[in-house]
Order: sequence, then structure tokens, then C-alpha cells
Amino acid sequence: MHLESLSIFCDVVRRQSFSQAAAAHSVSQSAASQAVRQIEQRLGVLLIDRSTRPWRLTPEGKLFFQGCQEIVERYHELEDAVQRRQHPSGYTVRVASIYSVSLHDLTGYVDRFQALAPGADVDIAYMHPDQVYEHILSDQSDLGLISYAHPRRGLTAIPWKRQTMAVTCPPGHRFARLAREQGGLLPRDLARESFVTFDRGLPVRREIDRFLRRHEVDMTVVAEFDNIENIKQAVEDGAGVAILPVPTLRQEVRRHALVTVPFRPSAAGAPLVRPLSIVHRRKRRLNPAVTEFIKLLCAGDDAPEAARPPKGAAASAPAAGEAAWT
Amino acid sequence: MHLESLSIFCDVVRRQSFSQAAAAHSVSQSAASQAVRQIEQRLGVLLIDRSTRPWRLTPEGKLFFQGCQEIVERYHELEDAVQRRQHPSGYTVRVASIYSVSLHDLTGYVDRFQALAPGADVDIAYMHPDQVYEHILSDQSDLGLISYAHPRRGLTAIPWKRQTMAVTCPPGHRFARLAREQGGLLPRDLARESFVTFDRGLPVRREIDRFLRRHEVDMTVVAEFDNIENIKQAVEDGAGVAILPVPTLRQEVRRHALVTVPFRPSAAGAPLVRPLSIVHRRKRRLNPAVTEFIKLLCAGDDAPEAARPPKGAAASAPAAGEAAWT
DNA sequence: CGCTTGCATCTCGTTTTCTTATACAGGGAA
DNA sequence: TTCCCTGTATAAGAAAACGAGATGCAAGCG
Repeated sequence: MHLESLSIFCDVVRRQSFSQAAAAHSVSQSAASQAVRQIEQRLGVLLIDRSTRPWRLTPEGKLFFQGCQEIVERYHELEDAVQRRQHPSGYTVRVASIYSVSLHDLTGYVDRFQALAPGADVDIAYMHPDQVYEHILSDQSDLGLISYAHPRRGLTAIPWKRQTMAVTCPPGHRFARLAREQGGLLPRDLARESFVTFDRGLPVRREIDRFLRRHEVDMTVVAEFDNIENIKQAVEDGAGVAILPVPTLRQEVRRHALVTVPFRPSAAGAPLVRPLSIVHRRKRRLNPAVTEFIKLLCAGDDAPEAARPPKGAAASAPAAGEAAWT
Repeated sequence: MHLESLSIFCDVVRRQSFSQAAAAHSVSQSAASQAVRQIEQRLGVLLIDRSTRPWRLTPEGKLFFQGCQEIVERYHELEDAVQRRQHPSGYTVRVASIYSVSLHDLTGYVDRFQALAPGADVDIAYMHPDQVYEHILSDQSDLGLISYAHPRRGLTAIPWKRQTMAVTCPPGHRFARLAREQGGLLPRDLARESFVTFDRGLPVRREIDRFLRRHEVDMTVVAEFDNIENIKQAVEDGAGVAILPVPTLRQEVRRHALVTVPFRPSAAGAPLVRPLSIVHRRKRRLNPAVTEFIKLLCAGDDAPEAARPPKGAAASAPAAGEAAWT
């Protein structure tokens, strides 16, 4: 019997809901239903009486639930104990991040984490996306922070943030006035504008191109770079405008080197966002400290844990805005 | 994490041996090795230090083992408790058996079982082999007793007995004298003898034919039946000789209606045996009473539990004498 | 009544797990 | 030493399990 199934059963009982328990475990409602039924079939006993509404635990179900709860909890504690034994003096959470997740974003979390878990530490390394994957798979890092995560063998991705993207230009650009006067611009305003953008082949570039195509806008690409810093520099230098994630422009906006011009909300279709994900090795239990840090990261934004899609969702039915890797 | 994996790990530790633990769990040595490694990988901790010989538990391994043992045991007790709650007044083990497993064979077990487990009962129903499978799959019976079990979807077979087969004939037949004088006969003695045998298509018939073919013996089939009783009757009536499992002839031999003539041990090749198996629904936990009864059945013969082949062995590499269903 | 909500069921593609075959390493015997 | 034997790890292919998505179905609700 799968311990995970037992855990799901407990959650179903506690929440009085298959669907909620499923969500909490990041699986589909179907999977939760099947997990419980598998237990029932193995035991040859009905644990949940579904003939009434709302359903109720059978006497056997109550008995099993009580025992299960304890067993599951005990096992988790056992895993914790074993892992802690390896790092008696606390643990350093090793994070590998792409460059464009600004240090600023993370230091807040790190401070809170260290306050919360004395003895624990966070070690953040910035690197190229491919290297992030490498680091995780080779166990050089516990967590990775990447954009447009795509499912890879042996990796699990947890949606983290969705950064809205906006046009950026020098303060003197006509778009800056447009932003002040109209509160933003429409995609078609970009037509034939000089455009500094990402290398072809990068997921973000594909996503931007898809957006422009959807709005039938044709821009003039004047330069392509494989990283955000170069693009910002080029825009500052007046090479043209760019579409970038807003949070990555914080520094430049503050020192008035660049301005961001949001798209007008009236713009049809999905808004342009850059999804950031937390990735970690699959089939591997996360260190308690790591789990804690993930919780902190996810709590900090507005995408609650229970809202993350089922494990394989991205693989089989990517949401419109996240299908960039195909 | 699979509870079965934890159980295997515990057994590996207790027996200080991967291979023995594997056998005890009816899986291959490879599976046991992989199960332990899967746990280690999930935890990111080495539980067994394989660098020394014999290998030793790491400190983490000791800790994990202690916790594991208790968790596994607790869970088993929980399952027992839940199942017993359904049948507080004991349980009737429902057995479906083919006709040719003599009542005599079973009553001994049943008596011992009832003495051992007061409140429990055994209900044996005799039926056609196909019906046995039906009964098990439709949960009308807990256990089935069949010969030449072949792997079926949703069923597990446990080897039970191997009944040696011998020639049987009326006491006045010349083979009877041959048996007294020479202690048995050689396959070639059967040449051109009148032969009463099983219907073509029955596994046992195929097995017998294979045996005769191996010894290049050509018999004259005078009658075919789909069950043993009819064959015995025909032999008694002097229609010819037959090859039957010895234990099924107990009655007739006692009342001197038939005699059994064993094959001389010098006969080359594998001896002719009819394998009997205990089958039950797979993926279903057996009632404590049922488990107890199986234990009793298996203890009664000379094939110890630990000696049963891996779960899928019959499917992928049937022993010579058991390949009758192909 | 039709609509919505929540669970069960079916099917099918993906992943996992298991077996067999084989490699490899240590310990003991020649 | 060198060979063999025992016991574990590893590889590869086959089989089984799993889980998502689609769909069915039944109960509550507007």
C-alpha cells in the first residue's frame, strides 16, 4: 500500500471532500477517488459510505482513519528524524536561480527564513537556466528557480510567481507619454516599432512572438540577446523598446533610466506573463529545511499551495500562457 | 513510499540478507535491492553501508529500521483490526476447489484449522476449474485450489503440491504383475497399450502427451474424458490403462478396484507431476483467517513458503513440468 | 426543471516496477 | 595467486500501475 494513498485518505476524511484533498496533494480528483477506492478494495471493506449526502465514514472507516493518521504522521516524523541526523547542525538550503530572478526578490524570503529557522541557511547561486537544471539533477542544489519550466525527466515544478510583462522604453520615448496620458498602450501601438528582444528559441521569445502574432502586430527587431540585462542596456541606449517582466525593471525604473508601459487592460486575449517555477528533484524527499523554505516562498505570493495544478498538468494540457516550450 | 518496500527493508535488515528477504516476500533479489535503494534515494541517505562485508546498517539505517519496524507492524495490525471488525464472530474461509482435490486431502487441514482458530470455519465447494477462477474473481470464494494454474489477470497463484502421476490399471492387468516384480515400469512398456486419458486441450493432457512424446511412446487412445472420475471408471471397466495423479486413486486402490504402477526411477527426463496451486485475488489483502489457512496448507507439505518462486515466475519462465498451458 | 457541484468510472498514454540476464566484488579453497 | 562460489548491483525489456482528462451520474439548488 502506498503511504501517499493513506495520506490522501486521511485528508479526504479531514476535509470531508475528495476534491479538496486531491488539490492539497496536487493530484486530480480522479486520483484521490481511485486512491481511496484502492484501499477499500484491498481491505475488502467500505471505508466511506457514499450512499448518503454528504457521505460519512463507516465504523471501519473511522477505525482505519484513526490508525492511518498516526501511521502517516509517524512515518513523516521518522523521515524527518533520519534526515536531520545527517545534518545535526542545521541545513543550508541550496538554491540555483536564473539571473533574472532579482536578488531583491529573494533576500526578503531569506531573512524571514533565517529568523524562522535558526541554524538554517540559504545559499543562492545565479546561473544559466540549463545550469539550473543540471544543478538540481546532479544534486548540487536543492531548489531551482526558473522561468517557463517545462517538465523534465526526474524534475518536479511548482508554480511560483507570474510576472506580468510590459513594454519598457527610455523615459523620453513617446510611449512614456502614452502611458501617462492613457494609462498604458494597446498591442497595435507597437506596430513597426524598433524592438529589442530575446534570442529565438528562448521560451520567453516564443511567448512574446505568439502574443504579437495574436494581435497581428509586426515589430522591427533590431537586436536579440539571450539575457535580460543586455536587453535593458540596449533599451537604455535608445536601440528601441522591449517587452520585459516588470519586476526585473525595478532598479532601472527607480533611477529613471527606463519606464514601464503596461498594456491597457482592454487588450483582448491572455495577458502576457512570465511564469516562474520552483523545481526540485522528483521522487526525492525534501529536507525539512527545504520544505520550510518552499512554504515560505509560496506563502509570500498570491498563489496558494492548494491552487497548483496536478502534477502532470503542464505535460498533457499546458495552459495557454505557459505552452512556450513546445 | 510503498509500505511493502519498508517491509522488505526491515526484512533485509533482520535477515542480514537481500536475497533471503526477497524470497520471503516472493520477489526477485533484484526487486529487493531496488526497493532498498529507492528508499535511500528518496531520503538522500545511505541506510546500508555496503563497503564492508558483511554490510552493516549506517546510524541512519538503524534509526530508520527501528521506526520502520514499528510502522509496518502497526499498519498490519490496523488492517487486521479493520477486517476483523467486519466479522467480529470469526470468519468462514470460502474455498473453491476442483473436483479432483480429494475431500480427504482437505479435511485434515480443516480440522487442524478449526482447532487452531476457534470461531473460524471453512466452507469448501467443488466445481469445474473455470468456475473456480470465476468464484475467486467475483469474490464468491477467498481461495481456489486448481491444477496447472496459469497466470490470469487479477489472480495470484501459490504453488501448493506436486502430485506424482502414475499408470493405473485393473488389478488383473499385466502391468500389476510388472509392478510387483520390477517395482514399476518404463515409459516404453506403455507402447501400443489401450489408453484412457483426458480431453485434448486440458493442460494435464498436454503434459501427459509431452511426456510420452519425450519418451517416443505411442499409445492407443481408446477414450477421452474431461474429468478424472470418468477415467477411473473406464479403467475399472477394463477399457485400458490411464496415467493419473496417485493421490486421486486412494479410494480405488484401497478397495482393490485399481492399482497404481509407478514409473521406474530410472526413467530419463523430468518425472510426471501435476502441480496444484492455491489461487487468490491479487491486490487484495487476505483476511487474517484466510492467511492462517493458507499457512496451514503450505506448512502441511514439503514446499516451504520461502521457496516459492517470484510472483511472475510462472509467467516468464515456467518450470519444465508446469509449462502445460502454452 | 434545468443548472451546478461533487464523486465515480472509463480509457489511454506515461511512468514505475519487476523480472531475467549479466556484471562485479569479496571470501574461501586449491 | 587464481579459481570458484556466494551475494549484491546493474541493465534492459516487458508488464503493471498510475494518473489525467473526458464523461456519466446523482443530489442539491436556484
